[in-house]
Amino acid sequence: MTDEQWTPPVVLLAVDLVILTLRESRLQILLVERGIEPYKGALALPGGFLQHSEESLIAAAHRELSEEADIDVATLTLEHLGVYGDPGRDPRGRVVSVAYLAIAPWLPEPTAGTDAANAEWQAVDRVLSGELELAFDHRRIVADGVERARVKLEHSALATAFCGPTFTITDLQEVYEAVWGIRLDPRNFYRKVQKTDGFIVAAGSERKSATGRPARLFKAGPRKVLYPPMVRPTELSTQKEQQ
Amino acid sequence: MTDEQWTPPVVLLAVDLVILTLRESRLQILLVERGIEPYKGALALPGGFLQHSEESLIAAAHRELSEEADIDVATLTLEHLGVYGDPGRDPRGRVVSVAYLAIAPWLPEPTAGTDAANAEWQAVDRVLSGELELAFDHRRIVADGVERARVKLEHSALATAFCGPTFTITDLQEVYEAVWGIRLDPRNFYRKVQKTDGFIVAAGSERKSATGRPARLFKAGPRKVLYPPMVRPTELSTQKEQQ
DNA sequence: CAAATAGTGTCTGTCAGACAGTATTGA
DNA sequence: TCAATACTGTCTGACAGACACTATTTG
Repeated sequence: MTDEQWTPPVVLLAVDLVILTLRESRLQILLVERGIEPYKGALALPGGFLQHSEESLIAAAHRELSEEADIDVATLTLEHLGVYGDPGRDPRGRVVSVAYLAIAPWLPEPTAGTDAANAEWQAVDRVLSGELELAFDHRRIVADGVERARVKLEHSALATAFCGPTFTITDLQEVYEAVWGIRLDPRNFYRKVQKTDGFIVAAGSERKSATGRPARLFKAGPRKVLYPPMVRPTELSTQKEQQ
Repeated sequence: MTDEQWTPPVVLLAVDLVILTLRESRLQILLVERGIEPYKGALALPGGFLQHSEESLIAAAHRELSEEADIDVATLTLEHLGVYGDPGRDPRGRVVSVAYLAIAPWLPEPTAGTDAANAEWQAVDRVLSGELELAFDHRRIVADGVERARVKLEHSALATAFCGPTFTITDLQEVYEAVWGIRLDPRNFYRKVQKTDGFIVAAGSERKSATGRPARLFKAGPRKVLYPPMVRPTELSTQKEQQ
């Protein structure tokens, strides 16, 4: 805190949303086509400025989500992801953006005739690889969000949030495979997930597949923090050194 | 984004700093006594407003750190901790605060005759227990920072940052015990830390204690991300008795 | 010698990876 | 019957917790 004569700098506060879902066994992200400058016509994360002084950050995030993507807010849990506030990241001035992450089992196609008409799902791979260009520093935000999701999958029951209300163990395995980007042994996965107490509970019925033995259905259990965690095999070979 | 006539709300952007260190085998945090209203005279985290529009958040954090605590910035690594921006958290208006976390091996007493004269170290326990009252929502920020430090201790070589340039394995164990708030078996800790490749390397000399066999000295190894991680014992990991 | 701290060896239970084998369906 | 998917049993190696034991110092 400095002296009384000093006046604070003008800062614009925005929220950006990383909305992930699983479609066609691939991790996908919700993007919008920008309708105004800067970066008009480019793809970007849903988001926007805080609307008024009394609006909380999370409320702004929820508002943008329903405005731009026509998504039922109640079904999603938004989690703080990070702050992106470097000077120069936005040509309109000093914009500090707070990013939120949400993960959902299933989300509808963008609805024509609404603000969300220009929203679309894209495979996360295409963003991370650079095949799709994003406005501002949004690619970096996406990368942070995906890494967060991968870590959360290990230590929380998040994976069930990607599934519907009931699911088979194979469904759940496909979530891990899609988010982690690797293949898992179905037999070992089956045992592991069954013995992680409170992770999933039997739903009592079965689902027939096109061919083969019907699979038992499960639903999400009460446990939100997994012990022991689901370990991501890629860590075994990771020799990265970073701070 | 809304129409062109709309003007963005005024938001004040601040940084707050959670500076942790180990003193007398206890986890301690740097606090300052506020010199101005609101909460004049109360204890608070070091921090303050962004000074001008072109100042980056991390630069503001570094500036506050040197102004308020007279700490050499180069020795510390600041890490983004979170954003605290609820309306009403500051009576002066809408203040959004970005919190940073730093962890240091050893830090000097606050220097008299500087801006840092009213800075002081306090045991984290006393803050978390509510014995010490903090201004604003700073107790919550401290809790988040301590939990972050505990998790980082598991997966990174952070613990060596709490020690001096060389240390014994018992020194390192005391770091884990202080931050995690639990006791560890010294024999198992010894083996575990030795076989985590790249975590610590022998420094070649020994340190005599008041009594007992001298201990070998080590220094931080090249590895920053630990595999396998140091696992924090959980109440859930208690050994099951025979059925 | 005792007391104290440093460091080693080893048993045991748990668990992940590998993979052979069994169960149940539709065609 | 076969093909496909769902599930079970079991071996093995790695590792954490427990703890007896040895090593080296001061007093």
